[in-house]
Amino acid sequence: MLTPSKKGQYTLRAIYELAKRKDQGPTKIYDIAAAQAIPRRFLEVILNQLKGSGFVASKRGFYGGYSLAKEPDQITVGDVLRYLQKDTDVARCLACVSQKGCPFLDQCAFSALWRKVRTAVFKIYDETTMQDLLDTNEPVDMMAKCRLDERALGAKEI
Amino acid sequence: MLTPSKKGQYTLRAIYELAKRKDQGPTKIYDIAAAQAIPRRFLEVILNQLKGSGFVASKRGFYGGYSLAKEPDQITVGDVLRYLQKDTDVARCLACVSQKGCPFLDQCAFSALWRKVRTAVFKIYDETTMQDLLDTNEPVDMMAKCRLDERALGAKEI
DNA sequence: TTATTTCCTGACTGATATAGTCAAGAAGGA
DNA sequence: TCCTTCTTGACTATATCAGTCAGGAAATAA
Repeated sequence: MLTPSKKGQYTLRAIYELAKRKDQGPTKIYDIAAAQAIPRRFLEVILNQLKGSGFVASKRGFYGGYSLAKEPDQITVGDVLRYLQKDTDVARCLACVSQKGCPFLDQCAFSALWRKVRTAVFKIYDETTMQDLLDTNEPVDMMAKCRLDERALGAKEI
Repeated sequence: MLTPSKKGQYTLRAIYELAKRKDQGPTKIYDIAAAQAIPRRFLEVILNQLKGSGFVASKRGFYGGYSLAKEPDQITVGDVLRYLQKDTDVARCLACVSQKGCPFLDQCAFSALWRKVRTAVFKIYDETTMQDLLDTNEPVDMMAKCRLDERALGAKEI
């Protein structure tokens, strides 16, 4: 799981969106979903799983929604991905790319390679904060949003 | 597909095994399968797909089998993985980890990040030749083989 | 020539993980 | 009281991946 699944990417996008709106009070699930092109129902599940993470806070009712619980420069991509992985990592070779039951245990010819890759990838993830993503992307976000709105017109339900 | 699927790993292992036996004439599928703990029937499929790759050569009949068609230091992990990917990469954002149909096209906040990761990973893959794998792993291979043989006793069919 | 051994090929099946949906309820505000 | 929003868990769909099978073709041996 070095490369995030769709769910992982939705999670990152959702947090990114909250970072972008961090001074605007709670954001509704619907709005996050629309802004980041995430299926709304699915996003409900995702945000729910983020409960104990400390990245986000929620509030119910009329003025409810989600908001960021930390400063954007205090959340790295690595933090988020690690949180998502936390339950799925049982009884497997830490180096191996394969999920479980490696017949070579830690002696496989490739284990050093996988370890190297893993390290390199997480180094990048750990060096990237939400603030970094905001900084490098501010100028083009408007364009992205336009294109998104166009698409939203043809969509059934978000 | 930055991290190889099981099939991708089997492929690498098979080539690795051939590299190890490169001076012993053709090796039978069965023997490769046994040595590397790969399901035999599946390995047939895999080796078949390696046909046009130039990594391996095959020969039928009594003294038949597979052999390496290049020197081990002329085959990198990157070469192999790229060969396997060659047909699966249609119409998707080159940077994105997600499979297809990104609504953000090339403007997504994460695209630079994914690109970075992709580059870092393939740098490692491209720097690793089969010879490297042989060199770093020679001493422990015997042990791995022992453990494998133990397991083979309990196996139905290899 | 015949038998045996091996690779060759494509179609088929099954498992598993991922993606996504739904419905009913609880809390907060108007 | 009513409406809006999050909450929760169970449910379903789908796609990819992993693996199997059967029958044929080439190479060698006898």
